[in-house]
Amino acid sequence: MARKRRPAARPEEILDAALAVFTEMGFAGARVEDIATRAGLSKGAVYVYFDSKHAILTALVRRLADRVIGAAEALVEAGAAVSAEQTLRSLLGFIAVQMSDPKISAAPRLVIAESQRFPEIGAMYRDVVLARVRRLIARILEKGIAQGAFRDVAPEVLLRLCGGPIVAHMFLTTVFADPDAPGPAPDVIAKGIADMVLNGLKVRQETAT
Amino acid sequence: MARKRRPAARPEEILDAALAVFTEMGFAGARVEDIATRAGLSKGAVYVYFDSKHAILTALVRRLADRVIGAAEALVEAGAAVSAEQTLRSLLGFIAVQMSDPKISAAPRLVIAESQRFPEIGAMYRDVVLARVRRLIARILEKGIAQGAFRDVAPEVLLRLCGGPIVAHMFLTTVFADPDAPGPAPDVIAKGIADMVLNGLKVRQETAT
DNA sequence: AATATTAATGACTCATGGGTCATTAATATC
DNA sequence: GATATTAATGACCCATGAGTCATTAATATT
Repeated sequence: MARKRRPAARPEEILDAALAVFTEMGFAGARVEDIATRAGLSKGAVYVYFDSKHAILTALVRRLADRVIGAAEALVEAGAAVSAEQTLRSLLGFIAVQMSDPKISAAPRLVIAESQRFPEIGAMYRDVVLARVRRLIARILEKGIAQGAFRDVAPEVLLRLCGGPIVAHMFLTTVFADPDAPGPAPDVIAKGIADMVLNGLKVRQETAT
Repeated sequence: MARKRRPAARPEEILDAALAVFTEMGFAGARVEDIATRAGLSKGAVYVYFDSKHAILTALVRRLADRVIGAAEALVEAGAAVSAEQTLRSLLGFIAVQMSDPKISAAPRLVIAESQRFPEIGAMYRDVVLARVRRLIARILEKGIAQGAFRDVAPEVLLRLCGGPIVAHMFLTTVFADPDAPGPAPDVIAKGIADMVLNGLKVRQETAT
């Protein structure tokens, strides 16, 4: 076989290939050789760069999550000027749109699937990703309460109320997708969720601040 | 080996054993022999009652989901007399408590984990379980709107807003549980979620119906 | 008691795929 | 151009575990 020597580029290429293969076949269904072939390498070469199949998964999840969370943090940072409500709306919209991309939602899906067998990966996701999400939510909430715009709810509740619907939407459009009944577009859902998170379900006389 | 012949009881026993083993090791990590041993049988006997490892999983998920959904339907049925808000609160509380039991949340977790490789199981869950949840939510919503108590939101949005936080809570207390920082109790979370789903996050002058 | 039926066994087959390593080919160094 | 270094190969090993099936033991039937 023809050989190329480009060590610097390899890890990224392998992770790209791994994302594609994992997304198609799931972690258990993916063969390391599939990943290697897709990356234009032999199986042995993969083991030059990663210790095990799981090390590939871990690195992949880290990379995927880091990108999205980094962007989300920048977005909240940039929202320092505007109202807490507006920041929360943009954040929800951003995450909802991101998570509607199967290439990106693959990360949490893989983590959830594999953490049964390998709890470390669940712990890693919690410490690396969820901790940062918690911080974002807490910051927006504090600001909103300080401004008198938000009720004083527990951050853990708000985390579940904001993250949950997005995760639910992600599952409903990937794992539980019905080819015959396509669901609503992500931005429509994002707006619907944001409206409800902010205004609630009950009918009221509009006398908000 | 000593042998007992009790064909009628076997399938249930195998499913009980399968739940325990799947919960501990995940689907891929579980061996059919583990399940057999736990059920007090040999591996061969399992194949008398189930065609494959996957058939066991499918039957198990069906059974688990059916119980919970059946109870939820009864609860909504019983709530015909009370207000839509009250029915929604009971339903959220019931599901949240149920889903905080790892033996029960194992069903959706397994489905999500395996449907990457075996899309049929995702489709089954959608058609058998989620369809019924959709119907419950739609019924409560219609009633609430008819009574003038609820805003006229899309059922798909309400489904995500009610189901999502519960699912999120379930993941946060199973897959992403932090042994050092135990989360809030399920009923506390359920109430917090219900309050927010109904009232929203924004501060308002209380002038509700 | 003899015979038929079927629940249950457990040793077996066989495909699979993760991981290894001696070898080879491409680059770097002198 | 010779030598050293290391990226990459691919044949190989080996544990694993799903599923099979001839056999055996427990009940049912006569």
